[in-house]
Amino acid sequence: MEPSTATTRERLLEAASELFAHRGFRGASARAISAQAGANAAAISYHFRGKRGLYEAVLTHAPPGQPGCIGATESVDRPADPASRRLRVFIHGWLSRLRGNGFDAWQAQVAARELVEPVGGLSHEAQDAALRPLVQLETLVRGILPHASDEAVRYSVLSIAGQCLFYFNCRTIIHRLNPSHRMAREEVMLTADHIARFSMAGMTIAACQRNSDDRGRSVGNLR
Amino acid sequence: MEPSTATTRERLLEAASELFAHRGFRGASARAISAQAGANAAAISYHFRGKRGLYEAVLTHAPPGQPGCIGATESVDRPADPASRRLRVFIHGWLSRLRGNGFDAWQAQVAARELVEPVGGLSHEAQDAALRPLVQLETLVRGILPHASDEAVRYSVLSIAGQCLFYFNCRTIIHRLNPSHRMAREEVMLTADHIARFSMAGMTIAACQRNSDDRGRSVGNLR
Amino acid sequence: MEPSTATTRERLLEAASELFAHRGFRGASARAISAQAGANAAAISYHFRGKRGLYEAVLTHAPPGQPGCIGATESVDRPADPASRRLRVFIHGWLSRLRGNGFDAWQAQVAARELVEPVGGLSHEAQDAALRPLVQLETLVRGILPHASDEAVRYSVLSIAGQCLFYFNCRTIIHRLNPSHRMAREEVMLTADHIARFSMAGMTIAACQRNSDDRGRSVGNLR
Amino acid sequence: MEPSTATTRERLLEAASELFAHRGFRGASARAISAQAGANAAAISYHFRGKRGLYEAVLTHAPPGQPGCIGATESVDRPADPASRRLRVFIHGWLSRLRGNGFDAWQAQVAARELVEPVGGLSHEAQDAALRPLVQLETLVRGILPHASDEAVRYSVLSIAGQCLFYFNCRTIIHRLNPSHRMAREEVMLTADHIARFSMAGMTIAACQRNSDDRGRSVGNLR
DNA sequence: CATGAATGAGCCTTCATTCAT
DNA sequence: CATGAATGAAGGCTCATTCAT
Repeated sequence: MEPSTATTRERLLEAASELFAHRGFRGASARAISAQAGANAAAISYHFRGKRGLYEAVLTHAPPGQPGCIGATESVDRPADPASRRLRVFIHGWLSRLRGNGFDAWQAQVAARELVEPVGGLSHEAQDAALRPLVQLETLVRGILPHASDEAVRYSVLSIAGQCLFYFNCRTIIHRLNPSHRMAREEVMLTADHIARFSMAGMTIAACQRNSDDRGRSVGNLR
Repeated sequence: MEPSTATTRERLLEAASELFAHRGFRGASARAISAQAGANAAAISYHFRGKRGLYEAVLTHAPPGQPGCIGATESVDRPADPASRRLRVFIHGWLSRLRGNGFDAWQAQVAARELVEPVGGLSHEAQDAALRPLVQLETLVRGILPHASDEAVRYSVLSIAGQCLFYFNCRTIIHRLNPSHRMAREEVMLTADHIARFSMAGMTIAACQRNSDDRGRSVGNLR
Repeated sequence: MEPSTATTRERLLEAASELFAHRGFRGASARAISAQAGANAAAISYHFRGKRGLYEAVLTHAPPGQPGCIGATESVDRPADPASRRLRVFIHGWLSRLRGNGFDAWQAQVAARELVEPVGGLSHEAQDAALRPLVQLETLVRGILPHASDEAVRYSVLSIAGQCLFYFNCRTIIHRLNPSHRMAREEVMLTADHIARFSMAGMTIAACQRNSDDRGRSVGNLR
Repeated sequence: MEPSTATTRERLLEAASELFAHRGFRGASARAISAQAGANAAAISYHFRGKRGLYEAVLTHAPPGQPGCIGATESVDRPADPASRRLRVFIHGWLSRLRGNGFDAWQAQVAARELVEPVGGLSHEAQDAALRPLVQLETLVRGILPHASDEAVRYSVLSIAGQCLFYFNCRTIIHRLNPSHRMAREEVMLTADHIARFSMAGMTIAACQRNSDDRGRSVGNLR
């Protein structure tokens, strides 16, 4: 419990990001956070006006010297690369954070949880921070499908995000499905490759089919 | 609702499935469940040996006269249909349950939450029940990719499941991304179509690429 | 901390009435009340839905077998006695409660505090219970001044109530003003006599003057 | 408000007097006071050795250039006026402060609260400051009843003070008793008139009766 | 002279569970 | 079978104060 060198505020942010990432908003008690930070429980209310304020701060905090935030990768802004490659880099970056350790990773994991199970009453800033990866994905997908409808782009964005976010939680699941499987260090890269390839094919092919489809009939045929 | 028609046990199961589906395991308090069931709070401990037992019961409960359980659809067992169509039917069925009401739907939603955020210490039976949709998906995908490696199949299963589960939670997200969007009644069918098309393309094309790829190089190039 | 013979609910009411009377709503902590009642702190929330509910229950509780409540004395309902005597009896009864011990007395003291420093958000029932002594006083004064205006009656009611309530708090004050003074057992009767005599004279004489007065001038002369 | 015009000490006094007057000692938090004063929370401990010291300072503070304090009015010191008129002027002055705004008014209101619900452990100086209005009243009443016993004078003092203090709190009460009543601007003067008239009659007549009464019998008859 | 930071104590409430009836 | 009563644990928060700067 040595206060170490960092500010209490910073230690609280660090501890909170880790515990929020691992246990969720409700599961991480303010007492546990302050204990892990080596601080008094009241310090959370003092510095962040309560547990929710701390949660928002974790979502919106940009470490000093780092330009972007949660899902920030340069890939989005380097249009020189081919679109498919930029998508793969983005996915790999996101997946790395969703599986990694350290403040950036935990922050991304908190944002991922926030997407799936939102905590009520957050500031718009915090909500936007959680949505940032999706917005960036939208830009990337729009670059890949320049002529697609907004709806088609949105569908693809959700498909890609769904895969990435699910892989965030799939450690447990894979282990249950195949207990003999050992999660390798390079697993993240293989997974990113898979999602990128899978999604590139899905987007491009499906977009063609969608355009030439008689949508009503296919839906009607379902039953 | 009607405190006399069904036994207390059944009313507790019904109320619990709904509240667990809507608010999750932690968010649904035992008091709220017993209140909604018109029963005493102690009834939960009495009938199910505690809140966790009730949760497990919701996951493993098979309504009388109904053969299967959570993800049970006939599509898996009717190999006459083309594989792609069976996949589409399965996805549509799952999505319908993830968006619907009634015990079956709530049960599926509880299972979905359990996949994404597992409650610790469940019985193997309950865990298996939550995993059933993934197992069924595995059978379907194996039918679509007869010659693929187990790993490739597992990847595809997770990709499809990720999309479906994310669409379960995406009402809020879509609304935030595009506040003007109104969720239509037929949305589920369109979404199922999209996921099926997207995933069929992803699976088939990606499988080819994966086979012919120099995997190491592509991963190495990533950084 | 023996639970004695009374219900936990009753013991809580008893302890709460005493502590609320002595320390006020804020000053009496829920912990202290439950401790004095020999009960668990959570029992308050269980039986009364929180501290405020307990406070309301103290105000509105009518002990079994007792017809009226807080300021209930028979004097109001026995129009056979001369009005002045009924007033004296009422004042004496009220003062006795404001100075005494036991549930009835503490209840009256809580109501007195509630008049002077209201606790926000109480039910109408509780508010009415606190006001009951004033309403009864109004009836008595109306009997004494049958032809006076409503305003004159209200003024007199407040004057009498003001005296009684202030005597409730004046133990400390008298002691400070005249430290040698010993508060005798018969003090309450003497005080009631004084207030009754003082107020009877004030009401009757002042009412005459008020009627024959040029009110505007007297007020104008004030400055 | 203007953080530079007055010293921090003075701004704290001003803010504290207002908040103590409106919310009482417990209800006014040190944070709220320092915030309203535009000062740091620690300033209270620094300047006044804690919240209680600030409270004492509010009670004992005499604004520079002003001779008297809380209940100070010239009426007490001008024996030329008839006693009844001096009483009326005193009552009006007190009531005006108990209903008004500004430091003097808030100070009087704090003193009034202190009479009704004393804060423990105050210095003698502060206690005396709160009692000053009663002492002044005693002088006035002694002038009106030159031959009465000390006890009779004290009784009358408490009766008058009780009325005045209760009118301080009666805004809420009157509103509850008679919701249609609108508190007029001139209400204070009318009320002062009433209390003065009521009390003059009470004092003079009651004093006669008291002298000629068989006290024991009347008290004995009470039950 | 003033402040931001930090603290320990205390507050009220909710929760899942247990027990006697 | 079912229930009302009761409980201990934990949770988030506010408060007045202290301390180093």
